[in-house]
Amino acid sequence: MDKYVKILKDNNIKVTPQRLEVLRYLDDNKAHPNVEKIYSELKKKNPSLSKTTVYNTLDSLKEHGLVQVLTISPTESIFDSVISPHHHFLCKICGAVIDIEIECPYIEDILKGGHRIDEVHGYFKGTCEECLNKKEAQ
Amino acid sequence: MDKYVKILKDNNIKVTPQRLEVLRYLDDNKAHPNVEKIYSELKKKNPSLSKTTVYNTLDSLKEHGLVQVLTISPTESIFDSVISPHHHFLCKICGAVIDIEIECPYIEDILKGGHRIDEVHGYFKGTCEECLNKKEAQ
DNA sequence: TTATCATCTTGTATTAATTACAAAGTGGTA
DNA sequence: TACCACTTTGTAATTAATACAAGATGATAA
Repeated sequence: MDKYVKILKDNNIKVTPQRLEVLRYLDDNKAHPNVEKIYSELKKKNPSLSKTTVYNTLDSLKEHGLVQVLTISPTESIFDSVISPHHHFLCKICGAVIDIEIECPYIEDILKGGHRIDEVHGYFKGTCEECLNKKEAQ
Repeated sequence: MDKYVKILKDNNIKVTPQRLEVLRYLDDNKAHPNVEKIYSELKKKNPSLSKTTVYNTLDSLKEHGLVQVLTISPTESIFDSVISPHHHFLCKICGAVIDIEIECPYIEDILKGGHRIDEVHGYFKGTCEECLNKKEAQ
């Protein structure tokens, strides 16, 4: 059985071509796409694709814990199919979102508190190495 | 000299009644308001206040490091006049944003990396204690 | 104190991400 | 193969945020 068909079936999500394509896209593209990017790329192969379908599919995947939704950008949601705990850096110049491979060491302490924690997000914002170099070159 | 007048002058921000009121509101209200909340509260005393002015003022304060802008909510920016490093919890049921008094221990390591870090955000999302209790009571 | 000018405030219009919704289409099951 | 619930599509509506122009105001210098 196809890898992505299995993922959907294992999560009781009805299998449709659109969902398979979104899942495949996220798995193949770890560069933290936004909805517009996912939509415009998939529309190339399937011109009748609706943006609403992309939103609906991403909602389903999120509800089942198959994608993370990052709120690191103040203007749009960013999607990450890597579920393992890691943090992110946002370059405020070029907009790139870059993985930072660290994990919050306080999770155990916080889980002991009164709130129920479902998501942990570590965001760093600034200027990425590449943009710093470009600025120096000027 | 008034406390808020001094803050603005020290930061080379021209003193206006609107800016003083926004500054005072943020200092008096540590409950992490959004723009709508700040605007609607201040409009009570100053009915001619424009939302654009609130946006402009918050931008100035942010540029001068006098407020933090939190992107913990997927739909809107949240403002925090407490600049000291601390993290935040978002209740996905009631929308409350609650301070978590811990500080990222990795900052030194990350600052040694190639990117320039200007902001550090630690966000936890889930269900707050109060909403958990309400759910149990049902 | 007053004139001046740059800056600020206001209100409206616009942009852009997201959500709502209804009609047509499709996947899974009996 | 027929059925039904769910999905997809396209359009309309919502909402946060931004752009912009005209009028108002704060700081400075004469």
